Amino acid sequence: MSTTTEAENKPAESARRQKTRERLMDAAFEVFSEVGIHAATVEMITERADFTRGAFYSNFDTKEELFLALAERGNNERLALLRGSVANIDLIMPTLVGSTEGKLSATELGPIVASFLEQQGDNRLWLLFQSELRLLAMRDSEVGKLYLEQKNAADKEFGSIISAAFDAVGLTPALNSVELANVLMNTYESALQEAIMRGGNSVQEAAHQLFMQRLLGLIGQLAS
Amino acid sequence: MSTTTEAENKPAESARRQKTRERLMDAAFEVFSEVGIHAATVEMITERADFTRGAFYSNFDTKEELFLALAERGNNERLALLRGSVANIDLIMPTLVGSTEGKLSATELGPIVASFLEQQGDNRLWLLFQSELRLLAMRDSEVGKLYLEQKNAADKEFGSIISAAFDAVGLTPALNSVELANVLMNTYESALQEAIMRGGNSVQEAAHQLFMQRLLGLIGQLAS
DNA sequence: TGTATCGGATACACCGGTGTATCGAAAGTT
DNA sequence: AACTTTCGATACACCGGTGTATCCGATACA
Repeated sequence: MSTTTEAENKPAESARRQKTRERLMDAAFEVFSEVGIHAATVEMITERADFTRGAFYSNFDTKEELFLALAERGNNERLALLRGSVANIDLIMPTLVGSTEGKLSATELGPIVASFLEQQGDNRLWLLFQSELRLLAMRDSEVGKLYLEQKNAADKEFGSIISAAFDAVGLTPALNSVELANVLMNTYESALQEAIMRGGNSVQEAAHQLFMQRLLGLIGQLAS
Repeated sequence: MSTTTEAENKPAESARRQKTRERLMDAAFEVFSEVGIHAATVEMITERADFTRGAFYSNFDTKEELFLALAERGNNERLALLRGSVANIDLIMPTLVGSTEGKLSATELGPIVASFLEQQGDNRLWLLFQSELRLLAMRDSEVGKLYLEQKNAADKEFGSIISAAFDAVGLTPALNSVELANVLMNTYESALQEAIMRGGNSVQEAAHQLFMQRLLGLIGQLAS
């Protein structure tokens, strides 16, 4: 009766089913990112996953449900990544910083911050998806609540990482860590946006360039 | 034959037609903002403007065309507003600052910055529309190019205003004005976003609170 | 290996939105 | 005031996407 019992007795959901769900979600993430929730059709999704619409309706009730499931999954992955890096932080930090002993100038902090913000797989698709989600969150208060919770968690996590990084480098940020995280995230997103719009082959690199340029200006000011 | 001739002979476009175009655009702005480009139907728009679909197809070819026309109009209005304030800047500045003589602390700068960012009509609808446009701009390189041009112009305009404001208060920002404008815009938008998601009756005020709170932290760091 | 169940494919009826072709009324012209 | 033109309303044919009802093959289990 209880969910735990059920999860133990049966394989929760036949491995097969779980696999197709996974494939559908992967496909959906791409499609949603590329064309948006509304323009996306169930068929586009199933087609990309090499299924027919039958598979979809067997696994999900509505497109929106799938979208939300995706939002949650994405957030979890993202959080896990951050948590992973916070675990390795003293491993990463010396590597990036290493050579120079003693206090480090703001210049060395840039790459560290960037490395955390750029660690997702395809940032381009991710930003598109995220933007779509945000829009939905602004229009639907239910989704809005969810979004804010997720964002808050992410900001806190990222904030603590960044604080640690500042610390390791001998700088002390003046803003509290969550707001600091916010500012940095915003500048990164805005750089990525611009890079996407400019087009060209390597969006990732272009975004990196833009971001670093702005970041270095900021960092000098964000800490003392 | 030439457009100027045509514009002089006929009233360019019968005043009547122009009026319905205007009404359609006003309605479209609301609808697009509320439900997004894709979810918006031609009928929703015409209905809100008290027309039938006939009117629409007589004035525009596609929904997208209308959307882009709207984007341009919005940007122009916004620029005009900014230009207007830059004209009045020495009129506004003393009013806001007035009382205290000599150098002003960062605290006094907050309301000034805020006043410029909050001068649009309905910021809520505006942000929604803007987000929609941005998304489109990331997906369609044509639109992207246009968007970047507009944004650049706006940033420059806003940047010069802000620089002047910092100046008037006796602070000198360390970032160049365009990047400064960017950071401030981003923080404002992010505050507005959050306020929208939180819901409640007065989104504008909530956004203002959030923004000021973050802004004050920032300003101290953005200038010396 | 035979049988039951599960999961995805296929087929179909339905609906909402689009765009066009036609019409009629109001505004402009002489 | 007749007549012409312009503009928006109405009607219709069409299409794409949805969701459901049914079917069939694969997988699991005895």
